[in-house]
Amino acid sequence: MTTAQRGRPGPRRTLTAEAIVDAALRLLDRRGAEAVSVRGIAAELGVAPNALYTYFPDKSAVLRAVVDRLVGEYDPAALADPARPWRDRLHGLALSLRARLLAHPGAAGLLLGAPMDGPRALALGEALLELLAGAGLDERDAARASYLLIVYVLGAIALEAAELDPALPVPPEADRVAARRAALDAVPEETYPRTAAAARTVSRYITTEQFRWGLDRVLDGLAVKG
Amino acid sequence: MTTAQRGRPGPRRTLTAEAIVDAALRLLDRRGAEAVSVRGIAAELGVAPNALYTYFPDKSAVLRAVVDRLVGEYDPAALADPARPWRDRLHGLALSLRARLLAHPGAAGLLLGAPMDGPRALALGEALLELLAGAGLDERDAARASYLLIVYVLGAIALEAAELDPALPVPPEADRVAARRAALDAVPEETYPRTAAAARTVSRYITTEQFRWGLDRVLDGLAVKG
DNA sequence: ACCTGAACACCGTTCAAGT
DNA sequence: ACCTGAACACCGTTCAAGT
Repeated sequence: MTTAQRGRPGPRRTLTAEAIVDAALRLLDRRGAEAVSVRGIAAELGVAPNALYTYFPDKSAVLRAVVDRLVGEYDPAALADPARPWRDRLHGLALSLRARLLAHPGAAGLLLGAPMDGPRALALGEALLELLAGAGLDERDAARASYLLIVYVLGAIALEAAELDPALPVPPEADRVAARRAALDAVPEETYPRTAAAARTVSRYITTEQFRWGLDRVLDGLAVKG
Repeated sequence: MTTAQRGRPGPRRTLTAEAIVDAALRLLDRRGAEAVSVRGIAAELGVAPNALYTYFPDKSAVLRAVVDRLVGEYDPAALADPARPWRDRLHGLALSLRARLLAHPGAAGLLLGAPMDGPRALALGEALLELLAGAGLDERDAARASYLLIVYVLGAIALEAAELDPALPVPPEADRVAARRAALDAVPEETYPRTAAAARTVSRYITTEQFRWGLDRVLDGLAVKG
């Protein structure tokens, strides 16, 4: 599109879709998901609320654009290096996606709320399919495997993000583990003995290590190809 | 709405937490997530909006109770039968959970939005841990495996629900497949060749079969135990 | 084409009051 | 204890108008 607004007097051109997404993400990080209102974004940009409707049809389109922006923030180097084994590259992709999304817990909560059909989400899916094809999977298996991997990675991120306060900076991993263990400790032992026991045994629950472990189980399952 | 205008003047006792969750779920099914307002639920119950605050501290607590109600709707028989192999029982659990949650797409969208700490979610986690222990996993592996399974099952359900119109009855699977394929067909082939190709090869994308396939890959990975 | 002010039809939540 | 009416401080979106 990008209508070249040559020297004409007319409109002001103070906004761009990009700037709106930026402002929404800033608000999301600073004050959490429910602070992200059309009016709040507009105030952040110093414009009237309805100015946004020139660039997006409605609020949910803004939120989808925010998600797409973040989904595009994986490390491309993780995919490109042909010297690395395919499992390593998938690890790199998944871990960089998780790291970048968990840095914005408010946005991570939006991940599975709407279909991801933005350009960056499509590019990610395409890259994933290419990687799996390179790993030797045929078209059908690659499609299935990519869907499974997306489910795992996004599900894990969303589940982790749900436990974070979206208005606070993400606490260090040790604190998150401690919080999780405290929550498990609070579970009544008579009613849920095994759940309560998990507080004692699982020392690294909901962490990078659990994420990697799960990813490896999924990749093992894919290699087996049953 | 059965207003119990019974004799005594005192408190009316026209509501229960249960009735509020019922009303919220009805609204969710009929008109989608964004129609579920405190005022809407109250109107559904024939009561003033602020009456709900006697039973729930805020709106999000009502929504969490709705999610917990649905999470409790798995088939207990799927778990109980000791004659069935453990993989079969896990399949039964996952499939019944998926079927029941996808019947309420509006609610499924709330699944990963908040931590699931309701009593039914705890009971489900406990049942899952028990099942995995029965399958021979030690405490640590059972905890990790249960987390992985929860991520997969809830992630898959949420991702599927995101593509459904929450205000409409869930369409038959064939229609959902057709819609998915049409979406893939619309992807520009020059930019995303492999994604576009998926429209031709994946005939059962996003269906019960894909769900089962993914579940089997995950279970394969767990059996391998890396 | 792009932005504004004003308005419409809503929200969630609080509070004092009635029973 | 339970529910109400009224009010507060918000929403998303639309519309006519100005440039």
